[in-house]
Amino acid sequence: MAAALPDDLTGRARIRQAAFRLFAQQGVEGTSMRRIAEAAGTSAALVVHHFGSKDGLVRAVDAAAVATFRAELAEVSTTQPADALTAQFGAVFERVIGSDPVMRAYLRRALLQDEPASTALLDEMLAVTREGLDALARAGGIRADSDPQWRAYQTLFIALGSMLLEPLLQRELDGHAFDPAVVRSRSDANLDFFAHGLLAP
Amino acid sequence: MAAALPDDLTGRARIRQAAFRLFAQQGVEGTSMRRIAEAAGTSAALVVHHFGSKDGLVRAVDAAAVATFRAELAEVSTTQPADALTAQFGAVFERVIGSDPVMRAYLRRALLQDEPASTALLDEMLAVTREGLDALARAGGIRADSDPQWRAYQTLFIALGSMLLEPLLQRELDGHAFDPAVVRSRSDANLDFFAHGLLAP
DNA sequence: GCGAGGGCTGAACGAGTGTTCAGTCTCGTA
DNA sequence: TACGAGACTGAACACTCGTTCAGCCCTCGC
Repeated sequence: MAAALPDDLTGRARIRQAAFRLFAQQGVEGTSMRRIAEAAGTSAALVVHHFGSKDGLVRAVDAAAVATFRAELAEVSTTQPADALTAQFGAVFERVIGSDPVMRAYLRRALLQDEPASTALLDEMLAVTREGLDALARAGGIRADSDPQWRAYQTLFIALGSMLLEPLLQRELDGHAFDPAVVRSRSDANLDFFAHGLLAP
Repeated sequence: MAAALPDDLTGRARIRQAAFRLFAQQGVEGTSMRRIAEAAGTSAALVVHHFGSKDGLVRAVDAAAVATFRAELAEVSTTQPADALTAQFGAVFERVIGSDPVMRAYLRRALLQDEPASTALLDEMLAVTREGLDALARAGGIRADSDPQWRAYQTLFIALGSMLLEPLLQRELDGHAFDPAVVRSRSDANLDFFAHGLLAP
């Protein structure tokens, strides 16, 4: 999302980028058009000129963010062994969201609100999780007496938890909640939890 | 939180109650003083008269909500067998948050946005979870090779997941995500996941 | 009876909001 | 060279925001 330097971008792209960052930091309602324009080095009137209204800007930023997230997820998924459980769930997801704090903050806010763009994304995540688990179940990799309805949610909660409650984690871990080593340690623990649960046999 | 009828309450209480509901539904920034006053059947000036400012009202509502939630949680916890895993974690929590949609919406916003009032509450939840798990571990109830650092987060993610992602659940379950039977089914599945994980041995 | 005090009000204030508008500048094309 | 399209601007508009203020009403203690 932040590949090109701000100077290289068109006004339209600079505005969308600035809005993405500000929306993630202080929410849509807490960000004014003038503040966005200032951050993008332009005027508020240009924002309207390009996006029609603040609502249009929100939709554009949503769409761009979702597209970026989807692309990142697809890229990491395909560069991993496709049949590994790791590649399908928690670890990959941790790696995707671990790489960009702004994207994490944006997703956290988007998922909380019931916006159309984030709604579709979340539905998609659930569907992918469900399909992966069902395929694994057909291959005999999943306990036969596990609940087919809830296991997808459980997997999703574990995978998304560190993002949804990032403020808590950062507080407890002195801001290192998404350092690579920490992410790896958490992914390992999640896979272990996923495989065996927590209770002694 | 909604025990007394609105007519029975003082203006101050009516305002706090209306603000609690509106903050839960549309967030603090999305709720104006005039809208709160209208819902409470008074004037915006009275809100300032009683709470000093909008920020003062937010603090008062936060404090009242956290106190209510703590009281509910304590009550349910003590009326359950204290040594049962059920009483300590997911099932009790599901029952507490399952009873009040407004409280769920309020907590969801508060927890995800890292507001001061919720910060203490979340830290407390994590501490209680950690203590419970550690006690269980000392009694030999937990797999020795589980990760002591992450198991508390995993438990918390599972317990809070259905509240944090309630919009997703409600969409998938046609608004019945917190019907008693559904809550029971989910709690059972969570306990099973907690005990054995998902993967086949 | 009376004054004090608290609950309560409508009107107004200044600041900030999203949006509109007339107009300038800078291009690529005819 | 002239022209038209699009990027871009500052000023202004109508509106909402949180807050202030002077003053009303009612109840209580003296």
